[in-house]
Amino acid sequence: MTPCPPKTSCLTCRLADLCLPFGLQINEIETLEIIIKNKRPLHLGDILFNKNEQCLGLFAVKSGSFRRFVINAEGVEQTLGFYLPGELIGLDALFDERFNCSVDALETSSVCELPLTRLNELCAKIPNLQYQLTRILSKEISTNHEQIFLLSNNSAKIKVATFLLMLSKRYGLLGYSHTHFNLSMPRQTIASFLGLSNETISRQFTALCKENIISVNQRDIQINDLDLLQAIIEPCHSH
Amino acid sequence: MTPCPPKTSCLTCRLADLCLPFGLQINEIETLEIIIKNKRPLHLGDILFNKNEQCLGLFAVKSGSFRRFVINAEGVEQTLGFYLPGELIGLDALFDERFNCSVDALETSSVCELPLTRLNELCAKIPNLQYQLTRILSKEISTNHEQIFLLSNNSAKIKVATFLLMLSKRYGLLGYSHTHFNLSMPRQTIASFLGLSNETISRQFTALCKENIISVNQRDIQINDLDLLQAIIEPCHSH
DNA sequence: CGTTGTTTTGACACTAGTCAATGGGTGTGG
DNA sequence: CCACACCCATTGACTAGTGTCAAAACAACG
Repeated sequence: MTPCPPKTSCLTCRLADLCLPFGLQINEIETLEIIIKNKRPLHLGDILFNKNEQCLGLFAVKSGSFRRFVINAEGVEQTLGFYLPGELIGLDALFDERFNCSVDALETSSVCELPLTRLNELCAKIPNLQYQLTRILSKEISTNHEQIFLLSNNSAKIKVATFLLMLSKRYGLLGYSHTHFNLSMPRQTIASFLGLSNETISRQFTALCKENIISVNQRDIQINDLDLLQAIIEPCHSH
Repeated sequence: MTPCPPKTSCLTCRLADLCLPFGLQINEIETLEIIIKNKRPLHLGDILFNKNEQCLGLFAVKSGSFRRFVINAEGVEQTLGFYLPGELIGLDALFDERFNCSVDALETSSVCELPLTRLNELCAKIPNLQYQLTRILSKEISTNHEQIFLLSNNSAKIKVATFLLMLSKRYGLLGYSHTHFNLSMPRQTIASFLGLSNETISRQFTALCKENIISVNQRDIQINDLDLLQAIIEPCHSH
């Protein structure tokens, strides 16, 4: 069995500026990290929580990646979003303290758990923490609006290009290469996320390769021409 | 010119329980309503704010209805959501105090404005208010997730049925009939919202009429069989 | 080295989009 | 009060883009 990981420290965590501690004083961060519960690492397919479970806390992604999904009446999984390191999971459950979606791990991953009651106590004491939580909630709404825009009215080509650019940007913010990364999910999951079939994802990847815009080797993605990729989504860009 | 409307009172507003005052003590509501600025009523097509404008405050819908949208590089409007009475507009702008979408009125409508600086001051003083704002933010994320689910993977028929059921539910919560209501937007706007063409909306309405599930007369919608409408979306329902 | 799951490719079907014409409702001006 | 114009909604004919199904290629794993 995996031993319980060592106690997390937000002070030394390189994700701190993307996560809840952003904007906090050192002594405030020290108070915050007291309430963080470490969880054993999860592996591919492990469920972090299921839809309709009671929400006892939020989760911050420490490493790896997660997938938000629901299962419909016919047993088909519908992927609704992805979580990368530094992002908070469970924000939609603060309303009634019940999870509205299921979340599982796309690879070996770890999270910090923030128990809700203690987080609420702390927010009352540390205005900066409350402020940062509000900002993160608002940012999540803004990100959702972008996703709604993407799904609303676009061709498969634009959806796939936007998906790649979204990952490029998010990996870039994490300090990784924004032109070379590994997909942590199968085609089927990308397809479900974009409202397409996995065959369409495959065909779009092939088409982008033939135009020399990207190179694909299984889950390994190399973006050869970021500008051309950007140009694909240009006509749908809002102002 | 329309005279400035009389000072709003949250204490007598029948929407208070759907809106920010929910869960507050009477004296807290009295403090809240001091900061509310009334705005002149807006009419069909009037812009509440434009994308990229600085966000100086949130808006609560008092009457009528609004539409969230963006305009793409080709000048085409993309509708992203609707706001009915009791709902808060601008929640996605708390992050960087800049609006990410434009909002206009679908009919003669009015809003209460909540200036951001004064709202923040008040949240710091009234924990219940902060708590309610957090709940509303979380609820908005949850609603967004439902919309993402709807757009992801569904047929025109399911989308249209879901749209009607969504309106039915929201009007019901407002105390109006949930089987008989007027659409405040043209087919084109519904189409854009659902990621369909206006012709498809028309055809789906016609099909539902032929099955006697609804009756449509211009913007007047009568739901004759709520169960059958619900049955249409059943196979895509998540659990 | 065989088994299994994933990805790719091809053939075909079907849903929804586009374009165009028609119909109906509303408002304005003669 | 009627005629006209305009906008919105509906309907039909056709098309294009994706989905579906099936088979083959490929990679990962035990």
